[in-house]
Amino acid sequence: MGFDDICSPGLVLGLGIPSTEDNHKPRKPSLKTEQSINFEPSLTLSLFGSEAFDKKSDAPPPADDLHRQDSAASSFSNGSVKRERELLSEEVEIERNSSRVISDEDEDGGGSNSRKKLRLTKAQSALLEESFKQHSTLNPLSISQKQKQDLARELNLRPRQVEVWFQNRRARTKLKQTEVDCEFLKKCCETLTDENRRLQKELQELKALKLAQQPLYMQLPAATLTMCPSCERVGGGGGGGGGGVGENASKNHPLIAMASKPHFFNPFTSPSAAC
DNA sequence: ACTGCCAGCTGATTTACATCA
DNA sequence: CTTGATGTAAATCAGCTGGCA
Repeated sequence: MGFDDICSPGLVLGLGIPSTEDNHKPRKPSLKTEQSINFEPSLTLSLFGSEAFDKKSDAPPPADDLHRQDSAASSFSNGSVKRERELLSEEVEIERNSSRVISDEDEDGGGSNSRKKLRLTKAQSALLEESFKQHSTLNPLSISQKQKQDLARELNLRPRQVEVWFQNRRARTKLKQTEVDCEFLKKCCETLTDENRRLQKELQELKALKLAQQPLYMQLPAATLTMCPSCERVGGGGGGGGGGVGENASKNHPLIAMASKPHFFNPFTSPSAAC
């Protein structure tokens, strides 16, 4: 039993890339289909044959829901007072933004250079969100620029700002998803550890039980009972101590050395309730 | 009620890399 | 094979805001 046997439990661990294909060619923008565009960045851990955590197949909710909660909890979170204030200031903001767009286009970030922070209005955010839900990547195959420009026009923003918004949105969605997945993996790890402990204990008990049922002479360690076919004598004895089973014996006779084998526990080869 | 600090959010920039014509 | 254009991810910066002592 090699390391691989222990460590190839049938777990699939993927980060940000759909699990099956294209793992070696993570990005291929121009070949993206609508389908490939729509996947949410994710880190997955699942057992082969298990559909319990197949994010690719039934993934949509987490990232979007997360974001909705996220944005609801951050940008628009603080109750009616804030909302009222936002509503009041929204129109002002729109005017501010649009005038900024015009002046920005004049001199592309130049002038006084006091990097004023643009704040998207609720309406702008909503429209961007809507668009993001449809395709988290502006489709580069055909209408990237057009899409961008249409959106920008609709939002009264510069195309570059739309582009940046999408970039940031993707990055932060991914980050969020990674955090969620990390939590999940931690829980998985804890569960597996617990189960491992439980099974180890069970094994010990079974061993003890088996030992108790054997006649006395059979209760000697297996290695000490190995019989040499040539001299027809039972080998071993005098091992003394846990690790000594093979040591002394094997010095005298090669056959005896292989008698005892460590019992590795592999939580993944047997059905597990962990995940 | 006001103030200063801090953490989190988010728009923007920079850099590196991949892909394609 | 090389090169320029284009698009994206990742890292980072920096302004803004809300919560809290």
